[in-house]
Amino acid sequence: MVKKKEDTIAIRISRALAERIIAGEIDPGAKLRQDHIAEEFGTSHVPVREAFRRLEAQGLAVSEPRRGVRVASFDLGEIREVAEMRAALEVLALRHAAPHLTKAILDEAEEATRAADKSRDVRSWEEANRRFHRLIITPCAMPRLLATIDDLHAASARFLFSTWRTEWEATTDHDHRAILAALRQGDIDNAASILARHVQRISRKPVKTASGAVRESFAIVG
Amino acid sequence: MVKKKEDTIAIRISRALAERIIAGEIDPGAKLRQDHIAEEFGTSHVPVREAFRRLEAQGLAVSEPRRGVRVASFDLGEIREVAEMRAALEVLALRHAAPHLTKAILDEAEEATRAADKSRDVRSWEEANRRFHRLIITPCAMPRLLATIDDLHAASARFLFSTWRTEWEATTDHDHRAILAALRQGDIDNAASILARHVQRISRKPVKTASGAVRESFAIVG
DNA sequence: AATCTAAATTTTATCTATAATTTATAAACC
DNA sequence: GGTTTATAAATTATAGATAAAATTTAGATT
Repeated sequence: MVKKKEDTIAIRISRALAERIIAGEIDPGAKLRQDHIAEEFGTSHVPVREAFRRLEAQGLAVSEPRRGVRVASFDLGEIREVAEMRAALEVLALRHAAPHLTKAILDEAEEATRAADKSRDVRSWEEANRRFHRLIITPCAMPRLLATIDDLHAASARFLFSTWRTEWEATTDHDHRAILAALRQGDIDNAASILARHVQRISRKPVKTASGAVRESFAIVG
Repeated sequence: MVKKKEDTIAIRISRALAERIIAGEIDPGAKLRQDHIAEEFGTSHVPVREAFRRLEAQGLAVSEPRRGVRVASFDLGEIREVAEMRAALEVLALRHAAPHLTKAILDEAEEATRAADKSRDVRSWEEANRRFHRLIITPCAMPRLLATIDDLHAASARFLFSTWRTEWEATTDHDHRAILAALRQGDIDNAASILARHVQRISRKPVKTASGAVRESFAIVG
């Protein structure tokens, strides 16, 4: 969380708010009041409004003219949507990245997989998982595609944290290893098809709501 | 071009600028100066800055902190990128939309194809073409996916107008008809694969530059 | 003539103040 | 009691002023 000196206040605020929304510190549907946020950050509300526009673009907030901005809410349908978009776009990125993947990159991706497997909490698992996915697709050198995928990963992380806010059980990620094995053999089709299935894997877990009732919660775990 | 009363000034400005950028009225790389634009629209620069953030999100402008905003420039690589992203995402959308496509929708799409074929200028061809694509995928009911595709269509239109600014020769769109035929037969796989090839068709045309030299210009024509 | 430096100008980013709208509250009415 | 209707409070959106950077211009120096 480096706050570069060159960054504008609006950018810093949007990053800070994005983190909170992803971490689930602000509930879906909650109102974001520009004056309150401005006061908290010790600024005027003008840069706050610009930060809102950035969050909107990432799909983390929704805004209605003159009626304010609220944290984007989500349901199972949107989780599926994000999973399918990720599958389509990450496969596309992987196919372009594959010819440029080096042994060094694949080794680093394997290291990320090990880090994910031994993570004791969701946050570090998510970080390692994202590192894996990013490593194998970045060499595609398609900036617009990568930016879109980044936003989808932010949404995924949000779903994940909302479901596994506290507890997390370590598992061995067989998919990641299978993808790496296929890539090492040069079998791109196989790697792509495992990846597609992998990011569409949606896991469910019973979660207690504030009222004491138990509902099913869902998240992308790939 | 309805300017809804409910819309905020920032939204109106971003729409107006987006149109100009897509139409090629402002050159790629040109600086967008907030005070000048504010003066032109008779406002202060605060809503102009918000409009800039929206354009940035659509990929129509790029901004560097404290150094201003400029119209996004593009090259053949980015055109290919947009084409491939469209192929991946429109196919995904079509697969989800297909079960909900009615005869009425397909008839309307066929009408859009006819309108495209008899268009005498790029603008109306683009409008009809976009209508076709939108009609067959909208029933997927995946708002995030559709929003992303819309931004890609805006980019496509920009490439198109930059190449065929003036002249345009009417052609018969066999792909659209083949897609509709496949959909009417319920052959979704076939429709999807024609669509994927269709939106990746990039056409080239020699274009005279300001200095008198002739360069090749490219655009997505699907 | 080319290049470096310093002042002048332009432009971006932010703040404070104000207008316009929406939301919340309370009184009046059926 | 519940529903309107007015009034007050909070909130969003914009304007105008100011500070901070970047860019340009002009002059000095080599």
